[in-house]
Amino acid sequence: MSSKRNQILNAAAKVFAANGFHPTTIRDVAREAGVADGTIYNYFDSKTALLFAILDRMRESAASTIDPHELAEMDFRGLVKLYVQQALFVPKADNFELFRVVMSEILVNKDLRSLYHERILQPALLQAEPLFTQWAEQHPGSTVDPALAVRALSGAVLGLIIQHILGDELLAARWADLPDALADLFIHGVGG
Amino acid sequence: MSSKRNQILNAAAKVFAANGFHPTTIRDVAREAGVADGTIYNYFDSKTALLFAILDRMRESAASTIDPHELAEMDFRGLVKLYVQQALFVPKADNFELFRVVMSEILVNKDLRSLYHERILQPALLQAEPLFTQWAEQHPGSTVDPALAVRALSGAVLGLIIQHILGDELLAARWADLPDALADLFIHGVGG
Amino acid sequence: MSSKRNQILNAAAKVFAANGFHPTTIRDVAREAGVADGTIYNYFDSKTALLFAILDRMRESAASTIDPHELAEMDFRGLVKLYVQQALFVPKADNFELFRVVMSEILVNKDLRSLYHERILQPALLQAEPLFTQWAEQHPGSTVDPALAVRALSGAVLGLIIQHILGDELLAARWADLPDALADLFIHGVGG
Amino acid sequence: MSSKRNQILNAAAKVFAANGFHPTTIRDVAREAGVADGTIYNYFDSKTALLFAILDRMRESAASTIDPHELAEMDFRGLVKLYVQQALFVPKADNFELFRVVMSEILVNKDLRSLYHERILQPALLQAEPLFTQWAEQHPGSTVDPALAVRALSGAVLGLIIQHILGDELLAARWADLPDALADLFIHGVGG
DNA sequence: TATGAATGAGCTTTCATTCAT
DNA sequence: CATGAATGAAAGCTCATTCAT
Repeated sequence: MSSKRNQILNAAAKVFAANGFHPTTIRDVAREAGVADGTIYNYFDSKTALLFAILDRMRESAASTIDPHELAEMDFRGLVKLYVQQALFVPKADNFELFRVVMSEILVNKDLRSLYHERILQPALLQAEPLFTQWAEQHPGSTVDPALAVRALSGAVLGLIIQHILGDELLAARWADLPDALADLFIHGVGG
Repeated sequence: MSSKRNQILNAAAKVFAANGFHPTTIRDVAREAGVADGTIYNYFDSKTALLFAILDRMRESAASTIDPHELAEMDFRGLVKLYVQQALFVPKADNFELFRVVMSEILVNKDLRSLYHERILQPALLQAEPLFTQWAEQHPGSTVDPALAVRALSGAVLGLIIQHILGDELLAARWADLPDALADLFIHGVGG
Repeated sequence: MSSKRNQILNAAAKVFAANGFHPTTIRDVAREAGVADGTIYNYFDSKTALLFAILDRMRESAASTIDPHELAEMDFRGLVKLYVQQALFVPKADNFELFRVVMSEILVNKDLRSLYHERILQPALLQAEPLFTQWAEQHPGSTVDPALAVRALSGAVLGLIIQHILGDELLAARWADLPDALADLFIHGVGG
Repeated sequence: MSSKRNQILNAAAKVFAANGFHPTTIRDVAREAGVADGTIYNYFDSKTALLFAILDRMRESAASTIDPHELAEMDFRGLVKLYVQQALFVPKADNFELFRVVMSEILVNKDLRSLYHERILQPALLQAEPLFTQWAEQHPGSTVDPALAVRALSGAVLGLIIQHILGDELLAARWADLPDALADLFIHGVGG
């Protein structure tokens, strides 16, 4: 059944988030899931496959959270803010613990990296880029290449999450202000 | 002698960058350094201590690259661009391989994380913040909190590096354009 | 199953007795037991735990060798002789090899020492002391404190075993005479 | 110089007694002695050689403590008591710590065992045996073989020390009573 | 399908000993 | 003689994975 697969996946996400990927043993996952060690291998090829599946589930949840209806009626600033909001608050659910662990492995595992890039990051960029191009066309004053602008925005979001993880207390305190601040900054700059 | 310490550290940086931290064995480091396994422990307490030392050397090189004379004569845009340039190109020396491996461990090792935050990130933010505050005072139109603005900028830089590592080909192709693009974007926004 | 645990324990006792505790590797034990190295750790926490288990088995066998029925019908000399006999001949089964190795570790390992004292020596003393006290009350001429007398007797037995281990050839030749000789000596002294 | 040899030997005895033989490293000994690691090997062939030398020094001190003049004027009981006293109190100087560690190694190291037997135990037995034989001839009622009697006595002393080491609190409390008690017990028995 | 005992490769670290200085 | 850096073999233990039941 798929329910047991999910049961195992939930357990894996929980213990990976709590203890990290490498320190966590298959036995830890099995205990948490309430199954035997061997059972895990009936649903997943390897310990790493668990991580792939977790990443895949992240993709699904990331994709599904945005309601197409709302999007259509939003202005550019609203879209930027919404994107920032989604990106900053969805992985915050467990205080970035799972994100932290998964990102650590992504940086070091080539296949995981490809998966993340092709399935999550790239699609997000491709989806957003037309909006920026369109915006650029409507604002001829802007000299910044839309392709770089999108990446700067997604990079800022990613980098802010990492800085939060690293322990920046000001970010922790002001997290809720970021969507607006980032949207303003991105559209108007600091001025000058 | 300190030369042997450096010899070991260089070897460690090389093989860590090539194979990752965990997959690399002490024997790999020793072979690369041309010393016996045990010799490494005459200079470092543990395998992890090697990583700490590598991070510390990163800190030193990061701190030493900026010339105070140049800084004094620069305008705000020049400073922003210089910062971006430094941050984007210094770790690019080995195509981010070492940065990638170290960052992976940082995300997962609390002590390493603290070291990075306290010795590298925090000092950089504290150094830059006054410039942004001063700039904000001179440009009353700006509504963005300087503290968040600095973090957005450093976050963008960090996030762009990671997106590059993840395999974004457009970033790889346009890397040289980023300092100017980011400086413009940061100061003027995409317009609107 | 508990049979595999015993299989490992027997193997450990054998190779420890033959080669000593420290010189014996886990691999030696595993080979002798016909299992993989890791299997040992499914049954015992550590190499030292093997020694604890061996000592515990000694305790069991020491406790079980005495038949309560016989005891009730014996006179004091018979009891003393029986005790001496048990103590001198039970560990002689493998020519004191295992006793030698275990005692060596006992002297140096605090936990093992406590275990031996609390589970083997102390109980034996507590069991014997009443007999000596009773005997002392029936023989008012005796000036020796029963508590010291028991310890002198058990000490003599222990010391004789060690002297045998050390290589005293006369003891080796006359081992069979000891129970009687010691019983006589203990009750009547050398005379005077 | 022989003074440095002694300096090293004292250091070794101290740290061996404190930490045990195997847990103690050559570096520990060197630090305690205030010399370099390598220096130790100018005076001793190996770590084990240190233990041999320590045992040899024990032999010297054991042999030198008895004053021949006193001996000649003593009666049998006095001699027995003196022997017990010497044997029980000389190694108590450091609460048996060194004795404990050395005895542990003796049990496990064949050469050390031979040395102890041939140089310490055997000579003591050979020295004492004539006295017992003579005593036996003067007391025809005694049925105990003098050779076994000496060994029972030395065994009792050895065994009592070990029982003390094992943690017998009654022995610790009554240690001072042992010479008299043991002498009485040995000569008269518990009565009957 | 579920189990969990068995596997055994693999790794970090220690430390007695050597020897060039 | 003294030094102490260098050596490198050696070993306990872990854990992902397998497979007979």
